[in-house]
Amino acid sequence: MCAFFLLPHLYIFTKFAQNFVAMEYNFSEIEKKWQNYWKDNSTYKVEIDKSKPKCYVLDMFPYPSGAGLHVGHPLGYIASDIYSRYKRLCGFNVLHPMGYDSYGLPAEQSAIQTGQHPAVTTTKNINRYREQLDKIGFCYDWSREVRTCDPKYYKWTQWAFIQMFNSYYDNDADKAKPIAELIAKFEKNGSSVNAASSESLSFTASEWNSYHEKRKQSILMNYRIAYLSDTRVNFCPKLGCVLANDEISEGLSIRGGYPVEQRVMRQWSLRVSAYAQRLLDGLDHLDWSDSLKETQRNWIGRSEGTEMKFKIKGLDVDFEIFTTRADTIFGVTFMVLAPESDYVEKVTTKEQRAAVDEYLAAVKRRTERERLADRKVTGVFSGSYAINPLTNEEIPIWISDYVLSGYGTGAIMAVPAHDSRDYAFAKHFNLPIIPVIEGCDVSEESFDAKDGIMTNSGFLNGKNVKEAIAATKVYVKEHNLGRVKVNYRLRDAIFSRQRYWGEPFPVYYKDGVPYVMDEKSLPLELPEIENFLPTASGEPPLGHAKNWCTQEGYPYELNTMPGFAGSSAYYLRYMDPSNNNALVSHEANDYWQNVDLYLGGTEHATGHLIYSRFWNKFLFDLGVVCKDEPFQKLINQGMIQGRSNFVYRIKDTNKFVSYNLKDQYEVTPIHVDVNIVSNDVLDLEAFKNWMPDYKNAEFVLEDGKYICGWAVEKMSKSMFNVVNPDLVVERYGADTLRLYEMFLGPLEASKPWDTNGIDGVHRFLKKFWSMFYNNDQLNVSEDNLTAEELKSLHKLIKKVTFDVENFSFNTSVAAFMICLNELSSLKCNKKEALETICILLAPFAPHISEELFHALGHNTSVCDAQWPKYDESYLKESTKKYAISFNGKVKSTMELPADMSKEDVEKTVVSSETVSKILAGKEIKKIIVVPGKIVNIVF
RNA sequence: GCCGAAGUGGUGGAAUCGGUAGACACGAAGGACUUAAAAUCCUUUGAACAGAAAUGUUCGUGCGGGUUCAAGUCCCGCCUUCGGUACCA
Repeated sequence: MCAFFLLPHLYIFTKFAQNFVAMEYNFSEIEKKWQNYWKDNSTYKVEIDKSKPKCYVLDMFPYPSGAGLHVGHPLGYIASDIYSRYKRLCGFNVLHPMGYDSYGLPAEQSAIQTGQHPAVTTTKNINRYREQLDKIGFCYDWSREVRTCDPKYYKWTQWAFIQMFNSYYDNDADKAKPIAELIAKFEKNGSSVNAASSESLSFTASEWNSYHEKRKQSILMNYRIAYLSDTRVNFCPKLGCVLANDEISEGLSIRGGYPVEQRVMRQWSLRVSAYAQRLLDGLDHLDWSDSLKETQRNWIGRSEGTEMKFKIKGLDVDFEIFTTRADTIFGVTFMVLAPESDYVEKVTTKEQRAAVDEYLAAVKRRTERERLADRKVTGVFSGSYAINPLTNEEIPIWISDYVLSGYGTGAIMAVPAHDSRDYAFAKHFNLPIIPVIEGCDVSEESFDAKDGIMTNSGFLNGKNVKEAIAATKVYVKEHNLGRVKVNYRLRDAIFSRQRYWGEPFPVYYKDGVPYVMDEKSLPLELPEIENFLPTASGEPPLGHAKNWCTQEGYPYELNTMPGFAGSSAYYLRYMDPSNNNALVSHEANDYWQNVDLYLGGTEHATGHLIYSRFWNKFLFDLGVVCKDEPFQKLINQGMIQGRSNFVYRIKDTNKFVSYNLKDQYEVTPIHVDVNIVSNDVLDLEAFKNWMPDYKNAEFVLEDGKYICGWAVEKMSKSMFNVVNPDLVVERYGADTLRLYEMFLGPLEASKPWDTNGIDGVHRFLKKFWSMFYNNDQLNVSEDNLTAEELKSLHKLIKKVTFDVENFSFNTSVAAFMICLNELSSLKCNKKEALETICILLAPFAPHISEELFHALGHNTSVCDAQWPKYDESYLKESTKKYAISFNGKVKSTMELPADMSKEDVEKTVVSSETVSKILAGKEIKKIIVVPGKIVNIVF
């Protein structure tokens, strides 16, 4: 009996406790619940729906590295997720896919080191990425996932290559056309075609028709958009492979420290340069930042200039130079050839041979980047002289690595008086400097400016620079000394890699001549091999593959494609990911068109973003896609930098001194794992367990705490400053992570990750939750909103709408906080307001919004609600607070009617007591009234 | 070197069109509640000087100049940091 009486008490107590716990903001339960709900209901699956306008929001897909995601990765994903959810709430049919750029060097390096197959590593990494991404609650339609290493995907990468191989660029039509059309032209008219080519060839129709197959193929190679040619690479003989500039430091490979040299190799290239002008023009219509457009413009580097022929004294060769400053031709005092120039052989005299060879050997050891970055002046005299075509003067020909073979003609006319690099060279080798612009002083430095009046310049004297350039062009043309030419800095893309983990080329060799495979037999799958190193004979890893040849026994290409191959058209594949008959169907492409918003880092500005545009334009020429630009709007999210923490070890001890006391000792700063530091306070026990060395560490504390120092550095394992998003999600929830990443600062700025502020946004979410629940009960009022509440709410709607449209997510989070602060001080728990905020907050914090939206009685997802509209009439202010300033300094404020005229404001202010007090009888010289804002009185 | 971006309190940042610099948040200090802790709530918080206080004065947006009634914002010249620089992705 006794027990029976006691039970109800106990029951009530536990029931109460349970409810109390359940009704607290239990993010982990809520997030799991709604992630499952979205999955079960395919909430984020999207299909073509012609009744709705489309919106395509794309993230740059990640390379799944072994380190997993750190908190920097999701920054852009969260921003694009917010935008996607916002557009959906506004009634758009939103395509928001995700996939993996899964071919690449790290997986291959890891295979070499650990023996684990890159496919295994990659799959493992992808699964890890997916697990991490899923926890953050993104609205990706995963049914559209693509992986660049999947044969079903790279079939279309190979297909595109075949199209490029089978196309040439018609300069008259300004588009790519089938190579068959070019052949027809050759058969009819010979080489007189206006087509993009590696070198200009000359043959008649009958000559063409008489050529053998092999010769014809070699000529066609000169025109194909995907073509084979000799290119210069950084080769490391010891590693047996080509290295990126990044993999080399001071002439040695970073891996192993072996010597690297410049070597010529026969490689596939893509004729991106044919598209240079279109890539430039296309920028005008894109909604990209000016700085990014500027970067691309500089990269493409269009310059209009003159190509001029110089004769060489005593030799029957003349060579061409390119210059944008034809006007300075009378100031030429020497010529410079790039060390790689074909002319070097021809102009080097016997006497200079040894010196030139020595110089060339030294240059071979330096990468292009080192050559450009280095200010040291080096060079060697070739022994020959060129003849200035205008003055007939003899000028020495030098060889120097500040001239690059890849740009222009690989030879320059040096005008030391008016070019700083030529000037440095002339000073160093004591060559003459002749100024050709009136009144300039070249005793200390060159005069590079393009203005002034010409002097020392024969028929150009008295003209200004602009006129002189034009006059020289005319002269050069008339005297057959050269031609006017547009030059681009943009080079063709080298498309071969001597690696395993990449797309195989759909190419086989017959009698040494490359042929592409039949499209129907695609994909050509990457063969299994066991050794990922180059073969003993120096061939790429695919040389190890067994039976790597066609059925007829013709060997396949041993190179594979580079990283950018798979990432150049992936955005098209998302539109129609499982289509086995086309890269993308016309129907899907017609509907989705191109990407409305593309989000990614600036590091892709000149790589991926040029290649993708090129690739898309090529497909546009083929009629495969309907838009000639892939990414209409582009936003670069900033880098998340690491915030490292330091402990200070007293010299020769195992004793660590707190930050503010460290100056009293001789200390060494040591990186400490940021995950055992909270608000810069070190967890002493965790530190002792962190590494065996610190097990017996002693501490000198301040106020009982160990305070760590800090610094902003790159986020990396070696700095112990990597923060994993999973840990943040576990501790605070995905909604807090999302909100905090946005609150951290402007999307486009790079900023350090600092967990210190995360409590603020977490408190905000708890506060929002507590506005719905009072103890264990949902406590929401049905009352109408007051004018003040309406104003606060509509201010929020207006601000968030504006901010999301402008990708200013940090300020929209602040706006939410302001609104909640206002409503809670008004003790507002009215449904009308809370429901609206739920919808506004849903793109930012989808889980809590979904939970509370349902708590308010809805049984459909908040994702399908309608974005609220603000009503300007609630926002009207009857009065305005004017700042009253004197000579620009604000001294007081005044509350005046909002609709008061400028004149009345002036009158009221001038006649006011405060103003006359401050003026103290001084005379007013001028009054400026800015309506609604400020009055400035000048005295 | 070249190209691009950025520098604002102890910290992250706000100021959207040249118009009250420091919104919002963190941290810190003090207080309330609690046996205590956590959580929550309240107050203060750019610096210097003066004042018992209300408050006032001056300085202040990397540095040096300039334009303007008015500059974090525009112009010129520097410094520092970050990204790219063509095979890392």
